[in-house]
Amino acid sequence: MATRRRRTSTRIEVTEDRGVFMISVAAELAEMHPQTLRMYEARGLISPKRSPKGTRLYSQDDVERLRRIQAMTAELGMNLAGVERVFELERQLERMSRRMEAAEREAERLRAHMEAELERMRREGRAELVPYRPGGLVPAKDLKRFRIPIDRAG
Amino acid sequence: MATRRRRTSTRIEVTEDRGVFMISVAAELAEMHPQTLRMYEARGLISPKRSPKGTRLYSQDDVERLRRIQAMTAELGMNLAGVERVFELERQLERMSRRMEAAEREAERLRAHMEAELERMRREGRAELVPYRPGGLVPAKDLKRFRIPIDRAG
DNA sequence: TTGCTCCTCACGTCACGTGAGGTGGC
DNA sequence: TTGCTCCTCACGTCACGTGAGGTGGC
Repeated sequence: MATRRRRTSTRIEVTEDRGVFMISVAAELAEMHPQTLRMYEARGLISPKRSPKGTRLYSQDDVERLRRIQAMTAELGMNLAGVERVFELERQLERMSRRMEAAEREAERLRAHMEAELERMRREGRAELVPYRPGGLVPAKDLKRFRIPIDRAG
Repeated sequence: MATRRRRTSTRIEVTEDRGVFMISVAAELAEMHPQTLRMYEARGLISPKRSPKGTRLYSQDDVERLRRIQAMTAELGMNLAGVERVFELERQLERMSRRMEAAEREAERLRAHMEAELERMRREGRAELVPYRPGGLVPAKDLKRFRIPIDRAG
């Protein structure tokens, strides 16, 4: 879970994974029957926090998740087994997407270094491959430790 | 659908998307009731070819798809709405995965060119950035048209 | 005729949602 | 006491699978 923060007026700071809603409130926010929320928990689809007395406490993220389940079951007509599987696949997509973004950032950095180095060599009229930091060239042998994807962007 | 080919002994060449099985055979291969196959078609989950007389003809790919549906419904307990959604997400994953592979291949190509060019400059003792093809350097201004992701590969 | 195909209709089963019913602590 | 919480049990509904029943062409 993320730890994004949100300020409500100037008084209270609430992280979105903090349990704040009791079941009746969470159910209303998600437009579900409270009993349905208990059922989803029994199925392992949602895991609200508990107060010391045992009362379920749902977070913003929990409510968001409930709404996503609601969309899949009510609008698409999916059953809970399908919802579970979709959550798994979405995690995969998320992970892959993040890898791709990280790769693109890293590549842009390297590309800039290479460009800078070529520019330097052009200027100096002499090709030296001494380490040059920061922002220097990576020695060719180390380069082999990278796989460098390129994406023609527009 | 792919157009992979398979040779059976030396006589017949069958593409995997060619309709070859009538419904009773396809149903047996997929371990399903024939009526279930008709139902899936009505739901748009599968689209077998038809003979001129109207008889359904299922391909290898169709049977494979039926087996995947069977796994999702029988083993995971998913309903058909969930199966549809999972197919969509898997298409997305597939596409993203292909993009990633293509990007990595393209990057490796560029990396090799850059390395070769650096080597050339080092050897000639002089930095020239004249176009040098094939396998030559991309002029810096054109380079900006690329986004070059890097992935630290083990 | 037999065994397949096509189709539609109907029924049994099961998952899911929800209500009831009884408990306990602010 | 009221209104919430907790829990379990049970019922209604609906999707799905499958069987029946009737047709038609190798």
